[in-house]
Amino acid sequence: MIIRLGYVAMSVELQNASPSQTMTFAQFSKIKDRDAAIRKLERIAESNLHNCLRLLKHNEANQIHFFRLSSRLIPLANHEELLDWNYMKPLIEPLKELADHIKKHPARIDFHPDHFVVLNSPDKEILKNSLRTLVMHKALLKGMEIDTEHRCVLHVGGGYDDKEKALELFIHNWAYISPSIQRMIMLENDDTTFTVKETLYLCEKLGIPMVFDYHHHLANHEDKNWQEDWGRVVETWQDSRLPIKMHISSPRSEREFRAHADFVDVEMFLRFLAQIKGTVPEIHCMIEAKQKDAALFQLSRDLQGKSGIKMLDQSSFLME
DNA sequence: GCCAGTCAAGTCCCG
DNA sequence: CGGGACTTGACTGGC
Repeated sequence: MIIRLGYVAMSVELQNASPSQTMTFAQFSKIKDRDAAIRKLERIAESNLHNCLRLLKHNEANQIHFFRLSSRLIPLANHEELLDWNYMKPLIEPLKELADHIKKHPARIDFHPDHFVVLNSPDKEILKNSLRTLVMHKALLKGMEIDTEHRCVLHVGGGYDDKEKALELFIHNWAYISPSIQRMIMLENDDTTFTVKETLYLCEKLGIPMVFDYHHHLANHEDKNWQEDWGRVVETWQDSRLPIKMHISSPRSEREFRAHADFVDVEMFLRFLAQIKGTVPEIHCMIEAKQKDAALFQLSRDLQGKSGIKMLDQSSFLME
């Protein structure tokens, strides 16, 4: 079984390379010349994409081939007051640069739109805004010439005091979503509302790959035993061209259990791997730790020399 | 230079 | 029903 590690959005090693620089609407509104304000937004977005390229080069140099892009690349994209702004136009060139780099140095690259994207909302406006955000993600992927299939991880959404009804609402809304957007999506169990079993229910019914988050499962489950559902999780990836992926992180402390720790506990990770050994040929593990790429390097070092683990490169291992 | 507060977006919890 | 917490990183304003 091949294990590949990835990390999220930004580097703690690379200086001044934020892909999430921003401008708030309040700041935007303070600038009297609206065109000048929009040009400023565009410069920020271009700088964010430029930093993405630097991050991909950094990843390449360090043999990391799995990465989640920031979902805050374009400040105020999809804001109500800026719907007339064609934010993609000045980004064609920088996106092409990214496309060229990715073509030369293939890597699994995806997104995790943040929790304002809620597909099971009973409010039509919220659903509409969510879909607009997903359309933006699709345009970014297209610009980078990345196959859009299974590139956006989402949570199920709100519980609305009745989780069963909330799940049915997801199915109801799903029918209004275009097939190309549907195919971009993966669903993840969350740490407060929807458990592995509930997320699986949707994934199986709608043909969506499920991203298993082990930390979330420990924080939120009706049945702690995840092993009996693991086969079902694997099955949701049957029709995907991509290997199964999961999220891995450690609790910051017993008291702040849901918060993410700086690094990943290697012993916990190994215990997990031992239990899924042989169930899939390859698994991609997204490390969600405060120390970002430094946490990946740390885990990579910690894995070296463990029995049954063979290092293939900085971020890839073979488990025998 | 440091620290607290603010920010597009949504949901949940409390009073 | 209204307001604050939650959450994340970036950035601003006050000292």
